Amino acid sequence: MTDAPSVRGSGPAPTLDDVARAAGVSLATASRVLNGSRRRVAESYRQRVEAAARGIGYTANLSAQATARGKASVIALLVADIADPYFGQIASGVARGADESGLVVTIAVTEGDPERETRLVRTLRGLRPHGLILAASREIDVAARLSQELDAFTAAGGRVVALGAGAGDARSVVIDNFGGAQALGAALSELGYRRAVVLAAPAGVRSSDDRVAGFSAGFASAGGVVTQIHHDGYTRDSGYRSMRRALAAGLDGGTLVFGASDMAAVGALIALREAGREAGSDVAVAGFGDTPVSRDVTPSLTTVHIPLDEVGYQALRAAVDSEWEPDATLLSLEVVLRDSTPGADPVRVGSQPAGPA
Amino acid sequence: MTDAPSVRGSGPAPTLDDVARAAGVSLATASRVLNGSRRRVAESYRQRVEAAARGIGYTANLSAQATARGKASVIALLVADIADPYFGQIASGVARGADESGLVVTIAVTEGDPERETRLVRTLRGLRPHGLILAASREIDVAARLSQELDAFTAAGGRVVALGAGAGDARSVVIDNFGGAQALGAALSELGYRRAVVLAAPAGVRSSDDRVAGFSAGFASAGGVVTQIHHDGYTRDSGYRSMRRALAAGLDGGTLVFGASDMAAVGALIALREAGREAGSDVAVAGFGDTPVSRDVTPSLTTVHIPLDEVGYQALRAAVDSEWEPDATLLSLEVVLRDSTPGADPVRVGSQPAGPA
DNA sequence: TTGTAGGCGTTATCAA
DNA sequence: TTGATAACGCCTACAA
Repeated sequence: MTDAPSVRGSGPAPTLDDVARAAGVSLATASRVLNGSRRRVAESYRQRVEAAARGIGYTANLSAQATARGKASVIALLVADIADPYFGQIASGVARGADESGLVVTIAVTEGDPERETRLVRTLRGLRPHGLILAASREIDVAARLSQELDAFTAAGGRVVALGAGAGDARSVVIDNFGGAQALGAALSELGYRRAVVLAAPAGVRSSDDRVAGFSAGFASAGGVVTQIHHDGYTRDSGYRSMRRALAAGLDGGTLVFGASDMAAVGALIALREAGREAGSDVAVAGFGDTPVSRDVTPSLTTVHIPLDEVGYQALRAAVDSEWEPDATLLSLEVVLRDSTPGADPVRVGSQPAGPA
Repeated sequence: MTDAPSVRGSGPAPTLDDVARAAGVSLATASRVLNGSRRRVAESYRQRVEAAARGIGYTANLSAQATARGKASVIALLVADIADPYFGQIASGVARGADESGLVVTIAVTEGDPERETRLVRTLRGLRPHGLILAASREIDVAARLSQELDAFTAAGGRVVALGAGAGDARSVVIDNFGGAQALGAALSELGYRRAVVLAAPAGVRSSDDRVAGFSAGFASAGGVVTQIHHDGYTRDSGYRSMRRALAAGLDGGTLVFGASDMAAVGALIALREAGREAGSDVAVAGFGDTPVSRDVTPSLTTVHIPLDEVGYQALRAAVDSEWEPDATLLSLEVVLRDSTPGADPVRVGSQPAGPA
């Protein structure tokens, strides 16, 4: 009776052994009711154990569980920059899914540095996590040394999920940039726009190329035509620069400006305002991404919503589910019509081709 | 020779035992060179072990280390919403500091639900992390059941860091809302503004009260006077509403509008534009927070920069450092002058009272 | 300096 | 159904 665990919250964390002793059962039994799989313990024992656990404030030692099981209840998430809402939203979806599955999320920040990324994967691998979700960059690129680490991880029974495009035998979750842009183009041409200028990232940037191609296709569907394409970047500054060039090249009233990213569209907004052109009436503007700024800007920006939260959630499912359908992971996007492209009341249009209407 | 670990990346993760065998040394020696504290191993052995480890692709099993040591190399971070850039920036600072200290960051999302928060702390406690950083809400409020968990954690040797205000014996990192707002008020009154309208959150919200008081004090320092205070909220909608009320009450040209949050200031901007008042010339506007939107809006917003990344970093330090100076944790803020308050070139002014100038 | 062996908190196998 | 007991992978006195 001397070394019985005392009141809750006094000394070192109580162990399963403490619980077993307090409940007057064996370690094994305590383990079974508290963590073990299916119920195979007499109800009376079960209750005694649960009461004891509650009484002394027992919390399972996850590390010990992990060593014993050979696998930790952890999902490792690699992002380039967690302060960036882009990755933040993804992380949010991952966290939501992880919680559902009783997993804990461990996060590492690569800062866009491949060396660092490799080192971090190495470290995270040490956690023996269930899965490893790579969201380290917006444009996928798996270096050789990194893929070695990843192979080692999968070989050891871990699961790798890559966002954006598959890397080796990794599962992946991708966004339908083409389809989303296509839906946007179609919606706007149906709104009556006939000429468009596109502000894109440099050719070769996969997502940008897809968006440009999708938009062009959709815009053409109802008779629209793209008159200029400027390749510069996804940032506000690049959008600003491209817009200036477009203005210099001559821009008719009623033209639509499509920025392949929201920030580029915001830059265009600024350049237009400086040039004395009225965005939203004289010239229409649309972006891509539906980032928070698209709501805050004046006029509010028509754009394409990317369900980043869902991307994260699906990534987690891909990391956890044993059966997994690759089809479900081409996430469709949604058009969001706002004030910057007048012509109809604000609405949301599905990313499926809008059909005749 | 039959069960020697083969080439890298084939089977289950290699163990320290594998390394020791491959290097022809004892488990203990391998442990010492790979993980153990200070160098006490012969150079030749050290090299053999390191070569072997590299050769078979060994990665320390963090869980096993944690069970053996009784403490995991983990920092647990609790946030309300990781998709919110506010928490994202904090998380970023935490991650940076953690990496410096060889720690891994495990994150949990409370969604602002106290029940959930308590449950998550319980789970995270099971990791036996070095420290637990609570950034679960913007306004601190530690419920009873939660604080019980926290006490248990500290009793077991963990360290709790609360952001915003101390909870029990927890260390804490706080932001100098008063000082930052004071510096802003002083800078703007020195720019020549004489009348100000304040758009604040409801009285009782600590940060808002501090900002209002600080601003009033600073603004008065050079002869400015606050003519109206509207209490509503931190959101854009509340800022919009408050601004409408202020306009209805009558607003002289040359007046300064201080939104106690950037979003409130953005709402004010919109209300002003709708009312045909020219923000940035007829009426000046300032916000608080220096969130990304403050740059993207037109005119760009004068505001007070909150170093959230630094908040996270300091929180990590508080969780890790054994000696710790409470003084260092009142983080000072920085005034950022932009186009919405014309009168000088854009500059940054330190948060220290500006002194005679 | 190196190795042996016991222990960390759990899980899981196998008798009882 | 229960309870000893051997792993799990690593750390660390203690001994050599």
